Amino acid sequence: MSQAGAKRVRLTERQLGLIARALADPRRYAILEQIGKSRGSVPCSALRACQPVTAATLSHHMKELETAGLIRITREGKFAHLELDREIWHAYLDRLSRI
Amino acid sequence: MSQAGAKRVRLTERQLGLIARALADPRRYAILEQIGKSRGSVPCSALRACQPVTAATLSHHMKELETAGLIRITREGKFAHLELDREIWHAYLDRLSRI
DNA sequence: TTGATACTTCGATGAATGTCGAAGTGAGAG
DNA sequence: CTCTCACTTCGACATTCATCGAAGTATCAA
Repeated sequence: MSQAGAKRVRLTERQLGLIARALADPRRYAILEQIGKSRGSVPCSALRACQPVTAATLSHHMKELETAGLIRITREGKFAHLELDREIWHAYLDRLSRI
Repeated sequence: MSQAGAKRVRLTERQLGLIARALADPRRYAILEQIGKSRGSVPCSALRACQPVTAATLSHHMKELETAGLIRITREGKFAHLELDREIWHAYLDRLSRI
């Protein structure tokens, strides 16, 4: 189940909880799905275009996903770009698969 | 990632959400972990012995896990036995791994 | 039948959370 | 400098939710 050559990332209990809670909200799940579909990073504006929430709410969800460690956010000027942290993501799947 | 010969179970969006929310609570995660550790079914009393919650709270969590489809509960006389539904569990992991 | 055991259901409560509008910040165009 | 654009922070609100005690149900032993 753990893929060959994958770096081992150790998730703390705290991070495990943050990730699980982050995924529990359908909106956040949808956002993560959209980010994950892209091979690289997704501009925040692309999320705004697809997700029917205000900028304030979107910003809130972005922070939750970032705090959980699921995404990285890079800022260039006015813009923000979001990228899935696939290492963390795989670590989470790996952990779940041991249940 | 999907294991050879695994039966395909289709998770509805609704069930996906129920599972994610079920996992979001650390207590429920711990309960599921304990159930998963056992190859077969776990008596409810074993959970009571390990989880520091009242019977009322435990009963509530059991129902949530069952509603999400993650566990099956069989009742014999006074006792209840809980078992992880590994088919659903793998379907969930499979779905997540596609992100 | 009486009592004990094993859960379940109900009602209440305090805490967490998703959402928004409004105001704030900072970058860049003109 | 001024205005706009892209996002963030703040404060508020309604809803959800984990938890408990108390009362209920059902099983089983004595």
